[in-house]
Amino acid sequence: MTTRLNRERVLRAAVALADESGIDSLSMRRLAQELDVVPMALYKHVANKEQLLDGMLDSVVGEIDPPEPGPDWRHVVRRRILSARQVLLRHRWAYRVIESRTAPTPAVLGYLDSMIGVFRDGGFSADLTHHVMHAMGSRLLGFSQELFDDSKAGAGSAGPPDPAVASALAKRYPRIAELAAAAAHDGGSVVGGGCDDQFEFEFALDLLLDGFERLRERGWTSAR
Amino acid sequence: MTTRLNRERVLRAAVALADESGIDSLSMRRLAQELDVVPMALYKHVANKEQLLDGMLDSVVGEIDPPEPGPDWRHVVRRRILSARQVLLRHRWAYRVIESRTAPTPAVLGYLDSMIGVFRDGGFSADLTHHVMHAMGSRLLGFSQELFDDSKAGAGSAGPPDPAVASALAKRYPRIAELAAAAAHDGGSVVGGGCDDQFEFEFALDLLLDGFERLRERGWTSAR
DNA sequence: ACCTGAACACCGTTCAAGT
DNA sequence: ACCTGAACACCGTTCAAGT
Repeated sequence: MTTRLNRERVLRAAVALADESGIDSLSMRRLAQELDVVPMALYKHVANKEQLLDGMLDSVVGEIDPPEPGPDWRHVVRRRILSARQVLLRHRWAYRVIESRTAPTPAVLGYLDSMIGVFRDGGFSADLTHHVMHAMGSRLLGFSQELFDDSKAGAGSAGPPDPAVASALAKRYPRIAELAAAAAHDGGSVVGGGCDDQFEFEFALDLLLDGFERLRERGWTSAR
Repeated sequence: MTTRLNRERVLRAAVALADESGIDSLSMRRLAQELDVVPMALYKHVANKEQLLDGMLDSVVGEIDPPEPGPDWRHVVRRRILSARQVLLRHRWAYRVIESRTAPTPAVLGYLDSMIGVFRDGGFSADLTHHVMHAMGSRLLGFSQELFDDSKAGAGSAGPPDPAVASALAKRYPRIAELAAAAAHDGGSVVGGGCDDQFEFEFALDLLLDGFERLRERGWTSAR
């Protein structure tokens, strides 16, 4: 005789299932099976699949460290965003769910609210903070979508998968090939697989934060 | 008696269907119905749904203006990205498809290759260009994902939907309320609905381009 | 060479019924 | 109050068959 079902247990199982098997494997039916219950039993604890995903998302956002207050807004923001990034890396399905949501969940709103607070307390006008938040977009939650996903590209411990294919690609896309070669020289190993995601994320993040600080210093206004 | 089916006709119908009814309405069965054909007829012209989406994406990317060469890399990049943005606004489903793709399609590769060329010809090292491309991410194709979608939020011609709800939200998320109020003052109209997407996009784009130029001038290297 | 029909293994969700 | 069973209206895709 198993414990009674409740919302908590449903959400926990859903997160675990998504962590293990990916978000595509998360169906109401599969989740019910995981909980040794008939599909319709779930609907007493969660209105529908959308609400299930909202709940999962709130639980993930709840894992992000609260902001550690400090005199340097830049440091506080940077630290918290990198913490969010760690959380999102633990739950690789989460960013897809965030993107698919039509309205922000309470936890996301709370996160954004406190992030706005850091900028405002750091001397940013409401106007500038508004545009800054937009400019950050999903980066606020620690992710940014790339156009190619390195994780799948030419990874593996061996060299380039097929020299013939590689050289054909290089002929057709010479500029990409040049970049891939440059990336392989320092640090990286394989074409396309030689990117350090953490480095790229921080590069863009710091570029933006630097830009924000410059605008703040000069008292920038949108003046619309 | 209708014209014979072919890949071209299938892709065109798929794009039209997604434009009209949204990407969620695009099923193989529904598309077949639109073409007055049995579902399985599609599979002679397209291997599966994944390949259908790839084809649709390539057709959309093909609508983006080629780069208009010029002496100023910044202007060339900016112009082309804003053109891409217009295309993506015409096909609002496209960004979701891009995000869902596991490997870049030929058209996207070609687009990226030529974009890299603009930076390289503008005096950027391969190293810097590499990081710059990562920092741009999906913004290269004219979109960026926001955490809240203004299009759905509190839009409409009337004022805030419900004052009681609005003030409860303001109490719970005071910083967000402050920003919304500030946004409503200049230009915007309603809480959450007062954001000018085009302005926000260009704000972030220019901030990044400025940052890139500064790094280029000082001969920045990742020095890994 | 191209299109069809029937079938398989899935979905989310409703509704009426059980305990 | 909570769980169940059967059903509905969908999916993408296979396989063998038609023309």
